[in-house]
Amino acid sequence: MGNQAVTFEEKKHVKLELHCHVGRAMHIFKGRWTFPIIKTLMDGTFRFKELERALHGINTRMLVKELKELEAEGIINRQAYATVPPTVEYSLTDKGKAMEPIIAEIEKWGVKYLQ
Amino acid sequence: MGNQAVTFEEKKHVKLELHCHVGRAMHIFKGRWTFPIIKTLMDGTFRFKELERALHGINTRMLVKELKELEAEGIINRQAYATVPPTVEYSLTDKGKAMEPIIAEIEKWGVKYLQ
DNA sequence: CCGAATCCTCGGTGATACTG
DNA sequence: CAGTATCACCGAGGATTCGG
Repeated sequence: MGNQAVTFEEKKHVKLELHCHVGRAMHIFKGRWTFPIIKTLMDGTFRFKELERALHGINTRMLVKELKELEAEGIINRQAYATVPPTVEYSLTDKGKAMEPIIAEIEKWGVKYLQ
Repeated sequence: MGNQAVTFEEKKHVKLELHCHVGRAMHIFKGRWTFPIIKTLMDGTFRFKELERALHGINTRMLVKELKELEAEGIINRQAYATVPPTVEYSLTDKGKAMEPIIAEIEKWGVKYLQ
C-alpha cells in the first residue's frame, strides 16, 4: 500500500529539524509586507515616503512596524539625516541581500508552476 | 547622501513585478503549517495520523485544512483506501517536490545568518 | 482512523488623525 | 518628511466534540 520510503520511527526525527532554521526563517518572512519590502529594496536605497509609494496599498503604521522588525533582524539598514524636513534612507544589509537566491528560487518555481 | 542606484521613477515599476509570482507563491506558503507539512512530506508518504504526530503541536482541524488547501493547489496527493479503519496517504506531487530548492536556499540562508 | 462541525481567542492588519 | 497614537476589525489558528 504505497511505497513507504521510511518507517514511522525514522520519520519522527523530521519534526526536530523542522524548527532549526527553515522554521525560524519563515517566522521572519511571515509578515504581509516583508517580502514586498525586501524585494523593493533589492533595487537600491529608498526613503520612507518612496517605499510607501512603491508598496501600493500599505499604510504608514504597517510600514513603520515592518521596517523596525526588519531592522531589528539585521536585514535592513536605517540611515537618518538631521535635515529639515527629516530624511531617512533604508537599504538592505548583507544579510538582506543574501536573500536574493531565496526569492530567485521562489520566482523560478512560480514561473513554472503558477499557470 | 547615499548612493541612489536608480531614480524614483525607475523604482515605480518594482511594485508591478512584486505580485507576479513571488507574491502569489508567498500567499500559498503563508499558512502556519504549510512549510512544516511540505518539509515533512519531503521524506516520503505519510498517513494522516502520522503527519499529526510528526508535526508536533498541530491540531486536527488545522491539519485537515492545510492538507485540503495544499491538495487544491496541486502540491500534495491524497490517496484514500477503503479499508476499515480508513487509510489515507499523503505525498508530494511534482509541483510539491519542486519546492525543494526553495527550502534548500532558505535553510542555507538560515544556517549562515541565524546566529 | 479520518475527518467534519462548533465555538472562541487573539494578534496581524487597516484607517485615521496628530506631532516634531 | 517621517513617523506616533488610537480605534476597530476580521480571519487565521487553537481546543474540543461528534460522526462514518
